Amino acid sequence: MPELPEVETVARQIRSQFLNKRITEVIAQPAIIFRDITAAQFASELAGKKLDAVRRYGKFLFWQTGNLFPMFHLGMSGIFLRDKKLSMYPQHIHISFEFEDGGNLYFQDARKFSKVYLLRQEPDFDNLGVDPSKENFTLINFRKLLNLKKMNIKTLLMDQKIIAGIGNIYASEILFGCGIRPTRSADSLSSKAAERLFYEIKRVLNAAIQRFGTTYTAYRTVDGSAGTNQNFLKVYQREGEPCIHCGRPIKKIIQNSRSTFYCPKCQR
DNA sequence: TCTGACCTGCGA
DNA sequence: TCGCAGGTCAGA
Repeated sequence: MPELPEVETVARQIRSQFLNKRITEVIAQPAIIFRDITAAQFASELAGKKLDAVRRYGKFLFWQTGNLFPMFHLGMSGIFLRDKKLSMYPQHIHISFEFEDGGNLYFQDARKFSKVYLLRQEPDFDNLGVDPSKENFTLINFRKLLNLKKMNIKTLLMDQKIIAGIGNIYASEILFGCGIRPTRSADSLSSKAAERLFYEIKRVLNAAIQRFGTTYTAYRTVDGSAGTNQNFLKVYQREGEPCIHCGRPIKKIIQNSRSTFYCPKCQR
């Protein structure tokens, strides 16, 4: 599921529905998604703990349960569902959490690209770049960061060590929104273009959060419903369709083995 | 820096 | 049947 708006949506929903509730039972199926811990250990250590906090950094979701910090990266298709019956792929449910009030939360991932950790201390995310929803994502810092990088701007936006949270859909949408061609070198952007990009990152991500994320394939909210941001995408998966501004067909190229969509006239 | 591998499901 | 999909990572 995975970009910042989807993970933020999930964090908010888990927080509103399960915060401060005790986890009475955890059932975890052995799967490659568990990192540095077995499924059985994960389940036994979390049973009986209270969900004290639900937070997000970049694409990582992490909880605080007493002195333990379960952390999840949702990969391409990891989703949390509060009701198993809503699941399209019940065979791929890897973890079941039962809470004291009888509510259930399930973690499911058909493709098994997700990663699940159980940390002994709060994660610091020192290895990740700035999260664009946090206070330290400032225009001054962003300009400095661009000036240092010769890589193309789309690759930079998606590099989690530089900016944490942007993935393939939002990278294309952000660059379209501020009229910057995805192949441009980051250090070639004018001060003004950098400023447009900075504010467009915030605008696109915030709008997507308000719409509960983008459901393109697997992603669902915790209630099992689709997000709605896919109805507002301007370029992603719209190859050949007319640009909403100039009418020219949207172009698709491959960058770093990932699809990029842009308007050749509006984005320079 | 680039490519392939990791997985499964879906649509052309 | 094949190619592609909101992501990462190791290895060339």
